[in-house]
Amino acid sequence: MFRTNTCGELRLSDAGKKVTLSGWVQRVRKMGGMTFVDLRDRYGLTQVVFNNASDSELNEAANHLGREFVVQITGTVAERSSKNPHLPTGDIEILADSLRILNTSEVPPFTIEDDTDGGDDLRMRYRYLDLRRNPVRRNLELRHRMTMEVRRYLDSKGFLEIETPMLVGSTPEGARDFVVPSRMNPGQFYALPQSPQTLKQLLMVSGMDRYFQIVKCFRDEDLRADRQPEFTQIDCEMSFIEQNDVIELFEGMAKHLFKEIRGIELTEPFLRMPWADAMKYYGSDKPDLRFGMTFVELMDVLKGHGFSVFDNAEYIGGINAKGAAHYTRKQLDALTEYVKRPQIGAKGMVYARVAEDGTVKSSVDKFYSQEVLQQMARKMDAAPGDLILILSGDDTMRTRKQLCELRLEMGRQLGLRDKDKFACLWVVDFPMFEWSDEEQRLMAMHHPFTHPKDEDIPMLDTDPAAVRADAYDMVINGVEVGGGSIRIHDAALQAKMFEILGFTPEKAQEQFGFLMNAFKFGAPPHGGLAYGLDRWVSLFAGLDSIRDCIAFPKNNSGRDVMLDAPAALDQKQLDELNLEINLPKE
RNA sequence: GGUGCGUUAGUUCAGUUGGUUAGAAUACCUGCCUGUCACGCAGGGGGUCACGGGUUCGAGUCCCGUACGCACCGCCA
Repeated sequence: MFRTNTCGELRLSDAGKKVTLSGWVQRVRKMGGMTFVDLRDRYGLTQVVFNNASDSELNEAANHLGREFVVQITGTVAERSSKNPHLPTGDIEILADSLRILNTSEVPPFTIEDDTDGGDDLRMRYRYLDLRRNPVRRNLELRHRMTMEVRRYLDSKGFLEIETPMLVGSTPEGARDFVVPSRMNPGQFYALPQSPQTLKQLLMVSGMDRYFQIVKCFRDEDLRADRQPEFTQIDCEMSFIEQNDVIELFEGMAKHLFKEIRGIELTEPFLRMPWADAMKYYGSDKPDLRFGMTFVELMDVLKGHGFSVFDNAEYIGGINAKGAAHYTRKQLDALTEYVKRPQIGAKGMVYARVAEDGTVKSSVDKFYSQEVLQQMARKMDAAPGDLILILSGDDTMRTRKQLCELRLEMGRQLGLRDKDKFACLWVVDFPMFEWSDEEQRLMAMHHPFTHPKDEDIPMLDTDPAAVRADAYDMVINGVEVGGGSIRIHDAALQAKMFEILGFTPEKAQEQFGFLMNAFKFGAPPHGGLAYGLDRWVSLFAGLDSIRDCIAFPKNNSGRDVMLDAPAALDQKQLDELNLEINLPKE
C-alpha cells in the first residue's frame, strides 16, 4: 500500500494516527539535528519531520532528498508546536519513522510553486511539471467541474450525448481544414471537423431530438490568446424548437454554471441586443457591457462648422468617459497615439472636457462655439467632470470599430473591466451574409445552414445582403462564449442558400449532397448552439489566455513544444501514404 | 502575409555614450545549525550575451538578416 491518506486531508483530529503518505518533495528545510520535508500531492501539502534524536540515520537520509523526489513516508500524526495558519494541514505534522524513495528527480528547470520563476515557453516545454503547480491544476479541476455540470444540466433536460467522427470530409466554406491522408484510399484525405455541424443536423433528421457532445474541433488558422487550432465545444442541437426555445434553454445552462461554479445567482433574463444595435452603440458584435460609454452619433451637431475633418466625415461618434476630465494632455496624447496605431488605424482623436462650471473645453474650440459644444455635451449626457472622446471617418463601420477599441481601452484604464463582474447578453438578428472582398462574393456570416428570418426570406432574391438570420451569440464581458442558429431543414431553401453563396448546383450537391438528400426524408425543424468550453473556463478562472486551462496547449505558431509537433514524416510513412513533399525553394 | 516587443547564468532579469575580468536575485553544490515553514549563516560552482553577417582600434551594447517566443492585424462559416 502506497498511502493511507493524501497530503491534503489530515487534521488535528487525526493526531496519534499511524499514516503512510506518498507524494513529491516540495521543499526540504535542514536544521541540522532535524529536517522538515513538505510533501505534496494533488490534494495539498503536509509537513513531515525527521529527528536525529529518534533516528539519526533516517534524518541523514532526509537530508539528501531533492526537490520533486517521489517518496513514501510512514509516521505518526502529531500536533505541531508552532502551527502554520497558511496551510489546511498546518495544525499537524508527520513524525516520520520510515522513508522510501520511490523515484529521484533531476532539479526541475523552474520552481514548482504557485509563483513560478519559469517563463511561458519553458513551462510549455515541461508542461507535465507545470501541471504540478496549484494554479494550473486548479484550472483543470475547474474545467472538470464545468464539464460535469454541463452533463448534469443537459442530461436533466433530456439531451443525449452522442459521439461523431473525427475523420470526416473537407468542407470548403469557413476555416481551413486540417487534413489526414488515407492510406487505404490513395490520394484521398479526411479532414478533421471544424465543428460537428452537419453531423448533428443529421442526428436531428434521425430523430435524436436533443443531442449534445463535448467535442474537439479543429481549425487551421492563426492562433491568439483565445484561439487554439484544436479547441473544445459544448455542441448542442434540438428539434421542434424556435429561436426563443434554444435561447432560454441555454441561458438556463449559463445560469446553472454561474450558480454551481461561481456561486452567482443570475435571476434576470439576459439582454437581447440586435446585431445592428451592437454595432451602432458599441462598434462590435461582442460588446463588453460591464460598463457604459455607448456611442453617440454627432453628425448633426458637429458637421458643417468649418472643421474639415468632421465636415468630410461619413461618421462622427463620441463616447462619454464619466468623471475622466482630469485626464492630462499627456494621457490624451497617449490615447490619440493608441487609436492611431496601425492595428486600429484612426486618423486622430478629438476630445472635450466638461469643466466644473459646465463650460466645455475641447481640442477643436476654434471651430465650434460654446453653444454648439454645449449642445454636443447635452446630447452625450455629459456632466461636469466628464471627458468626451470623438472619432470620425469616411467609413462608418471602420470608424465604429476604431471607437470600439478606444472604448475598451478607456474602460480598461478606468478600471471598469472587473474580472469578477459579469455582463451577459445575447446578440441576435445577425446579417445572413457578409461581403468578401477577397472572394468577391457573399459569404455566410454564421454558416450556410443558418435559417434566414422568415420575414426577410423574400429579400433573398431582391437584396440578399439585407437579409437577417435566426442566429444568436452569447457574449459575456466582450467574449463570444457561444453561438448558434435555427437551421434550414428544407432542401429547396438550402439549395437556394448555396446558390446565393456562389455554388453551382453540381458543386453544392458534391459537397453538401449528403445533407440536402437527408432533408428530403423528413427533416424536422431544428436548431442549436455551441459553447466554447475553453473560453468559459478561462472566463470563470479569470485567465487572460485559454492556454492556461488546457492541459497541453499549442504555442503561438501552432506547435506543441513538448512533443515537438508537428514534425516531418519518415520517407517510409510518406511512401505508404503516397505523399511527396514539395516545399517552396527559398 | 503584416506590425510591435523580446532573446544575457538552470531560471527571472539588470547591464549607462560602444571601452578593464558581464552583474543581481533565485535555484544548485558543500559545510554549520533541534521548531523551520520564502528558515538562517558561511563558502562555492555556473555564461558560445539566440544565430549569421556588417560598422569599428574595440560590439552584450550600433546596423542588416535569420531563427525562436509573446501580443496584435489579416484570417478564424
